[in-house]
Amino acid sequence: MIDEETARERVVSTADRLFYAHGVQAVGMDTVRTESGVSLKRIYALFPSKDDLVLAVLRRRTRQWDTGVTGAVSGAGTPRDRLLAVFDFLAEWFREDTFRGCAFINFFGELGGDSNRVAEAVREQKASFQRRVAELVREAGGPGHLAPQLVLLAEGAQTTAAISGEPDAAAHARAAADTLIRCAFEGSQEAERAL
Amino acid sequence: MIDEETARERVVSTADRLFYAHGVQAVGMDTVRTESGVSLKRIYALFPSKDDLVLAVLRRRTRQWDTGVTGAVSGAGTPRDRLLAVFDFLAEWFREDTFRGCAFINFFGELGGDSNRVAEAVREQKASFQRRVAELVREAGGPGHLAPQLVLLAEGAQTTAAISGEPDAAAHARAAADTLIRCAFEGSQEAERAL
DNA sequence: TAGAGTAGAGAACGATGGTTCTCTGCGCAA
DNA sequence: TTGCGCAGAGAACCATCGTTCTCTACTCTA
Repeated sequence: MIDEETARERVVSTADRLFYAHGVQAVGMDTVRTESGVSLKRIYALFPSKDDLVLAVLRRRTRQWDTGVTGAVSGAGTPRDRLLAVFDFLAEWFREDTFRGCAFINFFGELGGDSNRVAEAVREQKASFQRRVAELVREAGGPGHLAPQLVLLAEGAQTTAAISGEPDAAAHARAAADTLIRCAFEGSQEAERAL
Repeated sequence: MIDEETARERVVSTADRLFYAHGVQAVGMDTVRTESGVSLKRIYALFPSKDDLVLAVLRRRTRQWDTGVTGAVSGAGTPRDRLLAVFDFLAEWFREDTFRGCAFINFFGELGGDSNRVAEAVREQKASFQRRVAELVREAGGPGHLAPQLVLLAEGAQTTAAISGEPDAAAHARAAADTLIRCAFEGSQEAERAL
């Protein structure tokens, strides 16, 4: 018999793969059971309802996203490169052949209208990413309005890459981000000179 | 007995409202029937399957989007204002209290993994918007790389506004677009001077 | 070895899905 | 008026959903 943590991880990773590929409602719990190899009884002992499983998937994705961004950012040198590294991280992700957009956006569109728990989890993840980018902008000494603009580019790149199927949306977003960053710093330097 | 076109319009507009608010799979055909007042027999005579109804909803949204963009753009003066007008159009849309993101993105996330027809319809709408923006950029004399960047901002604004619930994503997108446009034109003027 | 307890497989259950069918009733031609 | 045809309401149908239950079999202790 397998360990509880192992069973939990198997169920969540299986559910993640299936929900992300086909949508949540298109995947039955029976399929999760078959593909994870964990019995329904065990699954329901770990996750009281499908909704809880969906939330567990979102929590897992949040952790993965955070460590991914951290890794990408930490590899970059200058503060401005650290901002651009976020878009390199996106580019890498978009090239995975299982890529099908941002799971948070997809789940929100499918379930957010009726499930407050899902909507709230998605909102929190997006807000957390926004805070992360704002912090990177602050560290680079950029103006406050830059962060939400860069976030829009990242979000747009995710949906565009998903729908078009072409990963070069990340390159467009990176180029646009580069322009915005450059202009923002010119602007703030001008502001400094004006003082 | 009501006209065929009237019945069709009633069914599609009802399905649009319900699918958009709750997601496609969360809404049964029986609810569409109840809320539209058109019998199931009639609905299935007009739309052979739920999938066809979903496609009809997408076609309707495509028409509305196109006329909306056309209206917004035609009200603006200079070619560069015409580009920015797209973001004013978004701002207006985001303030509607039924706003819940881009239906194409939502439907793609929910159904695009399994339904090629839906995925293709969404892809085509996004490609059409991209062509539209590219044409506006061309008319304004901007460089070719500007259009996909502006599109990313528009897409990002839609999902961000939907998830955060705050319509000011449109303002951020507009400001970023303004910066990108200004930089692009400075760049192309420099290029012209260099000739 | 005997027995208690637990895990797994999957049948069972009630609800609901998309889709079809039946039955009722109304309008209309002869 | 009579019979025909079609529209509408919703019951019916089968599959599948999320969830629970049962039964078998195995493990571990005394």
